[in-house]
Amino acid sequence: MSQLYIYNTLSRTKEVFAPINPPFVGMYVCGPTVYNDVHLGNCRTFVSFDLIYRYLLFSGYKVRYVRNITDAGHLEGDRDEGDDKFTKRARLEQLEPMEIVQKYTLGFHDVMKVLNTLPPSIEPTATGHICEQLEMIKTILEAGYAYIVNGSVYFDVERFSSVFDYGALTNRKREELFENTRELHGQDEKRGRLDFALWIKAKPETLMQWPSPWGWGFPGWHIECSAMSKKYLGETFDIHGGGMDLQATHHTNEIAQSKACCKDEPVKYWMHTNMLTVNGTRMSKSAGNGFLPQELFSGTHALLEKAYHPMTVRFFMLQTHYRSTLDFSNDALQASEKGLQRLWNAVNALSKIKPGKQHHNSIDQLDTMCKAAMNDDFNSPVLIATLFEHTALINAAAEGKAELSQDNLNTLKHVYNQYMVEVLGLTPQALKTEYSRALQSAMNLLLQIRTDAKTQRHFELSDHIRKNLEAGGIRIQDHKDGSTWDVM
RNA sequence: GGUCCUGUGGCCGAGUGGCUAGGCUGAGCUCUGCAAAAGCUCCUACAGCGGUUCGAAUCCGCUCGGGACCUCCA
Repeated sequence: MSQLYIYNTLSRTKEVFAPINPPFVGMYVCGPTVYNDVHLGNCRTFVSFDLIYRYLLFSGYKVRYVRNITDAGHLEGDRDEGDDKFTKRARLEQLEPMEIVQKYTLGFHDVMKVLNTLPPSIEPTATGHICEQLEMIKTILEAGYAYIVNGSVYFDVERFSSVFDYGALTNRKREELFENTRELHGQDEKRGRLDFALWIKAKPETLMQWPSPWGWGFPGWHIECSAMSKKYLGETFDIHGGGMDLQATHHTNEIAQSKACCKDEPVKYWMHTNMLTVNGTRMSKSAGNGFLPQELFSGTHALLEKAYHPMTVRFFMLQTHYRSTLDFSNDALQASEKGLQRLWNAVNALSKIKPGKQHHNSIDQLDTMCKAAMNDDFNSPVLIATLFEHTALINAAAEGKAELSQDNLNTLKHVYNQYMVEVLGLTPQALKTEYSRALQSAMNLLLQIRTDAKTQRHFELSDHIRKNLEAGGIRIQDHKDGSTWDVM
C-alpha cells in the first residue's frame, strides 16, 4: 500500500487517510485518570498511539498530538452521585486531591518515558479547563440538549437522538439502546435512562468543586474531552483515539456533546486500541489482574519468572496489531526478549560487514515493504516480520558466509535504523556497550589470561573463568579472531 | 437478553480466495578444544460440520468454544 489506510470505527472499514488540512494532523487521545497507578493495559494504549504518532511524523505530517490528563470529577459507578475518584483516593491516602493528581501524573510520565513514548504536543488537564467546559455546557443547554435539576446538568439523549444518530459509533439502533439499558433508580434526577451528567452538584464536603451558573459543582467525565479537543484541535479534527472500552460510552457521549454544541461531526477518524488480557481476560484493576509496569521491570510479579527490560515490553506490545487483543504471559515476553535481541544483533553486525560483490535485489524492496506494512493500518507485526526476514542474511554476511553489496549495506543500515528507532521507538540498549573504564581494564586482563590459557590448552582454567563470570552475569563468547564479553 | 469481535502449528502472533508470514521453543547438521553465538535443515497449522467456487484457513450458513461492550475503566 502506497497510501496510508486507517481503520475507522465509525465506518468499520479501512479508509484512505486524508487529513482535513494537510500536512497538518490533529490527533486527540484519551489519557489516564490519575487517581492511581497506571497498569500495563493502560500503557498498551499509549504505546499503540505512540506508534501511530511516530509513523504519522515519519510520513511527513505535522501532527498536533493532544492527550489529556483527567484530574477531576469521574464518579465511581453509574449513578452520577457520591464522591469522585480523587476525593475518595485523597481520603484513603490522607492527601490533598491535587497531591493525588500530582503523584500519579508523575508516575504516569515516568512510565511513559521508560517505554520510550514521545510526549504529546499538549497535555491538557480537566481542572485547567473548567471555564471551557462550562462554556460548552451553556451552549448545549441553549441548544436544548440538556436540562438542569437541583444544580446538576444532564445531557438529554432522547432529545439528541431525535435529531442525530446517537449510537453511530457502536452501530446501535436507537430502539436497541433505549431498550437495553438498565432501569432508572427511583430517586434518580435523570429523565432518561441514557442521560449522563455534564455538571454535577457538589456536596459541601466534596473536596474538588468550582462555581458555576448552577451552583458549586464539578464537571461530568465526558465533557472535558469535548471541550479540550475543541479548544486545541478545533470543532472538527482528524483523529480521535482511545481504548476500546471507551468506545460505547465515553466516545459516544463525546460525539453527542460536540454535535449538540457545534452540529458537525467532530472527528473524521475514530481509532480504538484493543485490550491487554491475562489468560484471556481483560486486565483491569477491579478484576485484580493488573500488572504495574514496575513489577515487570523488576520481575517481582508472581506470574513472572524474571525481570524484563522496558524495551522488551514495548517490543512485545508492538508484535501484536493494535486492534487485536494481546495476551500477556511470561512465555510470550521471553520470546519477545530473544527476538528483540536477535534484531539488535543483526543491526550491530551491519556495521562490521565489509561490502562484497553480490547484490541482493530483494533488499532494494525493503523500504517499500516496511512502508506497505505500516500503511496498512499501522501493521507493526508485519513490519517487524519484514525486518526479521533479513536477519539471517545479515548474520551470514557478518560471518563471511554471504555477501552484501555496498548498496545493500547502505539500504539495510538506513532502513533498520529508521524503522527500529524512529518508527517502532526501540532504543538500543545502551547499557550493554558503556561500561566503566575500571571494568573494561579488568575484563581485558581476564580475557588476556584466558586467551593465554587457551593457547596453552589449559582448558580447565579458561572454562573456569568463563563459567564463573557467567554466574556473575558476564558472558564470554569465543570467535575465530578472539573473545568478546558482554553483560547479560 | 442485546450489540459486536474472535477461534491459526508446542507457544506467541500476521495474512491473502490459488504461490508454506515472522518470532520463540524442540530435533538434526555445520562451525568449534568445549560452550555460546551464527548459518542450514526438519516439525507445515488454520475449531467442527455443511455450502458457494475449477480452487477456501481466507466468502456464506449452522454448531461448539473464547472474549469485549451494553455500568467506572486504556
